[in-house]
Amino acid sequence: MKGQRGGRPRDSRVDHNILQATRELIDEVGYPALTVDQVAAHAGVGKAAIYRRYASKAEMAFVATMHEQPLPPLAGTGSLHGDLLALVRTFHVRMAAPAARQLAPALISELAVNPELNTRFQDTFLAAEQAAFAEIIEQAVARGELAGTIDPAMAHLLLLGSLASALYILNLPVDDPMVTDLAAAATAGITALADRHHGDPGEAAEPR
Amino acid sequence: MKGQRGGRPRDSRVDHNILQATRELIDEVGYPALTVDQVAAHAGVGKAAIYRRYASKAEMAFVATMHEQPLPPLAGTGSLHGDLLALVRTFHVRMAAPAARQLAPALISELAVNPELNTRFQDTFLAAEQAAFAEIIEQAVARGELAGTIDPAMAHLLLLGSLASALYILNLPVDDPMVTDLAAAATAGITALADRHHGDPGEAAEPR
Amino acid sequence: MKGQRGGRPRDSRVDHNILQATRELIDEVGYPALTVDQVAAHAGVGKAAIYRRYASKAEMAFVATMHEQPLPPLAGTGSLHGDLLALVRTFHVRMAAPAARQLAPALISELAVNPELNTRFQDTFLAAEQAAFAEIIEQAVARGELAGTIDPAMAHLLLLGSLASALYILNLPVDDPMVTDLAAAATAGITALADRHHGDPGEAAEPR
Amino acid sequence: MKGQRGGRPRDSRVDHNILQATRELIDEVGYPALTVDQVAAHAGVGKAAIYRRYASKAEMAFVATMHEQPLPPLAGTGSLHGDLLALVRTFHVRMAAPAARQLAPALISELAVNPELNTRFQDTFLAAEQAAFAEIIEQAVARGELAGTIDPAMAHLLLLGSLASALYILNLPVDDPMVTDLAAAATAGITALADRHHGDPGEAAEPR
DNA sequence: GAATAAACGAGACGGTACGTCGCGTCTTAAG
DNA sequence: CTTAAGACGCGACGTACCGTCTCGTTTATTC
Repeated sequence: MKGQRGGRPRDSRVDHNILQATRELIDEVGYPALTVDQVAAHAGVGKAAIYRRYASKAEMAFVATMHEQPLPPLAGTGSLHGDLLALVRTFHVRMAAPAARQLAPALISELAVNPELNTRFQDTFLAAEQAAFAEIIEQAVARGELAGTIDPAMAHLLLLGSLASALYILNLPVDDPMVTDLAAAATAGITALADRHHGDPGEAAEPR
Repeated sequence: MKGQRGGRPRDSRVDHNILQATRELIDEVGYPALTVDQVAAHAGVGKAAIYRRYASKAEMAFVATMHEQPLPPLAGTGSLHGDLLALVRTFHVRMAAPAARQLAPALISELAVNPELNTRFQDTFLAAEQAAFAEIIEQAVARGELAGTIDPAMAHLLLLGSLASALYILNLPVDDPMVTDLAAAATAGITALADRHHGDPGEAAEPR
Repeated sequence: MKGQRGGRPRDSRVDHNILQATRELIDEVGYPALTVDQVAAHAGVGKAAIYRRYASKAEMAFVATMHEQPLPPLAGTGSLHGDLLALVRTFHVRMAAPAARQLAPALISELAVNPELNTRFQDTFLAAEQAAFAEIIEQAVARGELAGTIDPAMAHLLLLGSLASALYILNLPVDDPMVTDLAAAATAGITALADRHHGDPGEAAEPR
Repeated sequence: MKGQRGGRPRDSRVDHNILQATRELIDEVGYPALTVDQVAAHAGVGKAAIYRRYASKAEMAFVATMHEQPLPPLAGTGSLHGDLLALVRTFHVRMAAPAARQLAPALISELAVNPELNTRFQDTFLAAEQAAFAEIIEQAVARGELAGTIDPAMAHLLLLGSLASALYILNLPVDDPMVTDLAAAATAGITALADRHHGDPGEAAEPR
């Protein structure tokens, strides 16, 4: 390994202080007004210590706010719709928090421009979310609720993609009835796709 | 009127050159690397001429790339699913174009921060899109395909929100089969919500 | 010329404020502790306005403190020694001032590294000083005090080079008796060189 | 002794490597562009090993390039002028070397700011130089060439101060004829001052 | 036609954050 | 206690871009 032969090791207090200061300042002033100098000063840390760890302000903020926030355990309500509703409610609380609403749009523009950060986002945050969908779908298949399986990424997209668009692109207020509707629509959509991929040829899904 | 008492009128060649240069430069270097000075130089125009027309770089880029691109006429395929599929295919072509993929993430972060631009975005671009959904839903209700009506904004969100997330947040490649799946899922979701709001208790076709 | 076709002209108040602020801050904190941000803030000016005018902090300080400070008229005492003594006393006052003692060493290290600045220094400041020596020598020759002429640059070096070394390299205190000695020695040296270049072969200047 | 109570003794190869690397790098990139990290890497040494020996980058460079270069034995030509000429020629070779021309200006600015280094410079390097002048003057007095004695520091200043100014402040090329002139002028100046301090009224060696 | 008034190209302006760099110090593990 | 490696706090640097502001000039409309 490279990091261990000689040399002063990274000080974990510095790691912690940087992330803590980042979180506090995002809460106080919002992401766009966040400056690296501010973070350094508030954390009692030099700017070099920050840039030694993160390639940009955006990566720092991403790690501070989104990375390794463990998902809560799944509800296990016994039905696909119940599971999805519980899941989307959990995410809604998280995604609609003021800090997230400020950070997400900026992060989105950064992901488009910063491949390393995008990879990191895909591999950690997103993968954890999709794993939750995979488990819910698996259970529904086992229960016989779904005729076939379905790509968890598609399920994730149908439910949380719509929610993310509403929150971060359209900047709409999202209340609980709306979340409920999203869960219902996603359940129907997932069911339809599971039927379809199972062999049903009806492209146009014509009734009857 | 304000624009009419004396003075030299705006030069329409300037309008055109600004927008043209903006489009070309976004294609070349992407929105984030776009600078107003660059646009001015490339258009053979002073910066003041730009700021006389647009309040910010983001508004300029928005107008140059998204505004007043008239929606094509609806397909009128005779079924809800057919109409939605035609619509999402049209949008997919537009939204997945390189210029759009570069601009959209930056625009998203700007909308979150710039209320005037957000209002403008909602009132023009978004309203036109939702009107298309309203018409499709209306026709489906008239045909008896839908048990009740449904908020066009929700329909828009289910179909295009998912697509936008895939393209602009997750930066995924999106191919036609995926678009087809999205249309199928949205059709099912819209149908379920229409049933639900009409009074029918069968949420996700739950037994009992 | 380039500076006049179109464009907002440089604001002379900005020029003045920058130089004024530079002078004040050098007096307050000394040159080494001077920062460009300080100057910008104190002058009510953006940093870009400074860097548009000067390539570096050192050039700014040079222009602010040394450039175009007109030489006082020559004394015209009627003798070479008297003229040189008057001249060196004038320079001593100027060169031993605290601001000069702080700036000069830093400027010296900058001149060695910055050819543009060196050229500017040679052509303006130094040339004016040497012109004064040229005139004094010319008058001495006219009076018959000197057997031949002598390069003013050499005369300048003999008198002010020694003084500059004492002040800026050796950091010695220099009092008036010492200045007087320098003038006496320079007078003798100039006289000897004038004899020598006039044809006298006595390399070793052996007495009589 | 302090260096003797237990522990690992200093490695003399480290001393040598540091100074050697410093000299090589100054030759390559010049003093201002020299960094301590560079020296450490090039010498295969930690930065701490450098700062345990020298208080600053400037002191390190000073020791590496100027310190303990023993003066060559004096020429003993039998005349004041001959001795001074031999001396200045020796110094000229040394002072005009590329490494010296690069280091000196930076050292000058450091001496002005760093009293410890200045003291060290005065007590070692400068004192040795002035001792040489003292001996030359003493011999000249003994030979009867000088009417009285003269402060060796003043003699040093007249000859080498001028030379240093030419080389390090004015950045002039200095050739042998110019060195010869400096020696002649210094001889005349020293002679005049010796007369003057001896009681002779002839200020500028007024013609007898 | 002369006067008015706004738009024009050019580019300087204040402000602000960025990311880099170097210094001199400190902290490891190894010897 | 010294070593090599390298992280640390600090703080200045020079760059970049934004959106505004002045110039002197051009171009319609209104008297």
